[in-house]
Amino acid sequence: MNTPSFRNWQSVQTEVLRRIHAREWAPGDLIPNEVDLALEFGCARTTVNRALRAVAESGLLDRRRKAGTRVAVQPAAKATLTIPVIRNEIEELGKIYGYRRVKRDLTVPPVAVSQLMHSAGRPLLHVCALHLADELPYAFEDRWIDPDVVPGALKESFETISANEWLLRHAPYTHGEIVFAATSATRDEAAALGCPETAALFTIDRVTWDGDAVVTKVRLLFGPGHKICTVL
Amino acid sequence: MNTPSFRNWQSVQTEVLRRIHAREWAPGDLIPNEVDLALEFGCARTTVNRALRAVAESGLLDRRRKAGTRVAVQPAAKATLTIPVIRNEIEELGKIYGYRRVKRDLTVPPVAVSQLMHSAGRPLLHVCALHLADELPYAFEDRWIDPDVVPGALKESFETISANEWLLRHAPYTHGEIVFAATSATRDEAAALGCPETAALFTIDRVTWDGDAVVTKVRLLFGPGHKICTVL
DNA sequence: TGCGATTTTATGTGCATACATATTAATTTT
DNA sequence: AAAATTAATATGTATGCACATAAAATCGCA
Repeated sequence: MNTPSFRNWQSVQTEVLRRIHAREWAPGDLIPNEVDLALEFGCARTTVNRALRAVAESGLLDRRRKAGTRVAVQPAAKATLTIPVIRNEIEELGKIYGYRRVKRDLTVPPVAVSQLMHSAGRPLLHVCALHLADELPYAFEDRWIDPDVVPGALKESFETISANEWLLRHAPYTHGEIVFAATSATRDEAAALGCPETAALFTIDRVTWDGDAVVTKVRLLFGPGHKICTVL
Repeated sequence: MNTPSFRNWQSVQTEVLRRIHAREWAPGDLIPNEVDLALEFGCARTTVNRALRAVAESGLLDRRRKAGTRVAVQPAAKATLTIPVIRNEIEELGKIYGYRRVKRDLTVPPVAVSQLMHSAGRPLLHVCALHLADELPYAFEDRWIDPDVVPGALKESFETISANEWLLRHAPYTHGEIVFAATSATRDEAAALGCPETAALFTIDRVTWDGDAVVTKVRLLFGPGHKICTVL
């Protein structure tokens, strides 16, 4: 009945998680070191290491060299959100994706945007569009693109392909930033999304960089009722 | 000038990311296999594997046995949100954390809750509280706890310690679910948070399970202007 | 006693090797 | 020609070993 033999890192991970959840290893506890665990589980230290690393990545364990591994006291839940391209998001709901370009201008942006994108007085490409699910408004996209950083964008009308998808395919980038928030719909936004004014909208603000240069800044406004789910 | 020598997996990862971002390996492209890359980078296959695995986890690479590794066409951005305990969140902002319990009842919950928590007619512990940052309302917590699953909760008044923290320390759980959304403040919520009625509130709904049993269900309402940030 | 230098220790990582597994490609059989 | 079998191949992972690194614990000396 002994030696259940944990031969692969997944089963070690499962056992470690079990012990944590069952409070056999309580929050704050120092757990045995890798060598001892390897001995107990009957596998190599590498295998234990792999498992513990995985659990630590999920935030349930704190590991420090020499100090050892302990169960996190307040495991700041790490939720991994996958933010798909809107088309995919809609199609995965089993709905028909629709796209309508609302605006495409080369204009000098408001100060907040020009400051963020380091465009001092220079005109940027402003593209607004509506994403539809089964003909109904799903999300409103308000985007600024720097033509100096993405020259090809000037040749594109964005009438049939969303800037969302076009940029993914054509604009290199190095990193980005995402901000989630809730905002009240302005009159224009309410009109575009077909919802009452001051409705609570879920918004995603995203800035994408290529080195020092800001490639694009986009605000996505989702209609009332929109949810983003994830498991722990 | 050759052989920049990539001796550790992080530097291999950096180089791989560079190639992807620079479009040397374009979206959809099949990249060289691990053995070849190891040869090129002058390191062991294990090292390349570790690097590619890490990049694949971030969603930028698709890997399949025998089929090889290719650059993701539409890299559904994976944003890892760390949702800290509210106290920590506030203290990390450099503000003073405050806590005020608003309610603690053992009552039969509304249908939606009783259904979710499988409590058919049975009373559950209902705890409402306000989290303050520098004396100002920061978030409103509306929580239901199943006393059959967490017996200890009945003895706790939650007057000085938030259910948030108490449960983390005392209630084992196996998994959970998080939903983000934007909702309009009801009159009560607006009053509690000190914001105008129908203000857009960022909400986090969380359900925590221990095996089949629902441990707790909580709704967190954040005041206007609340943001959740993450990098890509 | 106080404090800097040294040792100890647990994790972090690299490497060579072997084998496992999934999947495609090729080959043989029907 | 279609189906079933077999081979080839890229990734997945286990193992033993060595050494790196961070940080705690200890020692030594003033």
